Amino acid sequence: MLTIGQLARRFGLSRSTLLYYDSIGLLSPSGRSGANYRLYTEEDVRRMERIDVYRRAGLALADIARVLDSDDTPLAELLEERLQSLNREIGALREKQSRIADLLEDRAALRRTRAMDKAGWTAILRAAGMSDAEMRRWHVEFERLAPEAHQDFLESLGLDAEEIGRIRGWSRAEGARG
Amino acid sequence: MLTIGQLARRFGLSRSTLLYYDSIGLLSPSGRSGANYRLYTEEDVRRMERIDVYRRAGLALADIARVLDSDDTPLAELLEERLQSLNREIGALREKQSRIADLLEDRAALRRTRAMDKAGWTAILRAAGMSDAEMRRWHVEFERLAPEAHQDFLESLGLDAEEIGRIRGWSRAEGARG
DNA sequence: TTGCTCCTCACGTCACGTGAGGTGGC
DNA sequence: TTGCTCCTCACGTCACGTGAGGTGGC
Repeated sequence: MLTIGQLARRFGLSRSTLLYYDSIGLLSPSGRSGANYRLYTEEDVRRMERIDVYRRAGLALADIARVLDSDDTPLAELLEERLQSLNREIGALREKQSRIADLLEDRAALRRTRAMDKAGWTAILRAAGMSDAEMRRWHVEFERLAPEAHQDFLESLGLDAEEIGRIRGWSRAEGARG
Repeated sequence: MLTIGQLARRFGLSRSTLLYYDSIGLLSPSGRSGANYRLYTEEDVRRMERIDVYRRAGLALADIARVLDSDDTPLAELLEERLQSLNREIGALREKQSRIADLLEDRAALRRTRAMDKAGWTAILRAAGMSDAEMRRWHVEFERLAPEAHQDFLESLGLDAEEIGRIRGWSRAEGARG
């Protein structure tokens, strides 16, 4: 039997978080002490463990409740959808970073973002001794082994849709011939 | 003189957004019509244009107001801080994606994330004909030309801090010798 | 008269954080 | 008695979205 503070510490959460989970019915303690303290049982702890897993995956608390309380909730679908929405959110944040970089017009600041641009990337490959032919082969293999990651990678370099289409196009064509 | 609906359409915003900006004093129309309609002047539109720039960069509305209304607000500092906090937010979202990928234990799903892992990356480089020695040179140049992006790149492959430290360590050492 | 745009409250959102004022246990 | 943990409201957060109930212009 754990008090609310003990349970909070065990999961690295605040007490107000657990009070909130109780208020919305996501995790209510199974018992109360004489002084009306919330008492969490081992079973409550196991429920909290499951909540924690999905919380870290970024599911909404309402969805977590559905997953825990009804057997026929399509968990995989929920997770795949969240994966997509996380991609969109990351894209939106990257867009904001790019706007800030524009405003700063500052190469030093650009280096502190997560973004590499095309010029920087090819400079590194070339400095490492990679030839143009080897770079083309590299695109071909990237396209063959991980086409969606290839798309994402090219987007991350800030290329427009047309150029990405061209690169992936000849990558597939050379891959088919090879 | 634009009405609130016209101004909203011009900036692709909703009317309630502009009502909210008026209510917090961020953008109040300079005039009212006989029927008490809000009327936005050309000067109001120019203010809205500046708001829009900073909004797209992800600044908080309170910060935007400070930038517009006081001359001595350190804009560059605000932008740099926001760049950092965006990095942290993106990192947190990536962490959630990684948790979901764990839960799905599904390679197909992993390919739909933005993440490449170490094995996938080296497989592509090797398939493109890159030797071990060339891969080492590539790390050396990456470290020399863009050390922070190198760190981010290694993190994005899911390597732990120790392995990243090792790789960057010998990259710097070989770079110094070369 | 009909549709459209506008007006002003007021309340909801999501996952908590922060008091305020008070009680129980060592 | 002192500190600590606990309790229950109630309100704040951030940037809006959504009615409800009503008015003005073509």
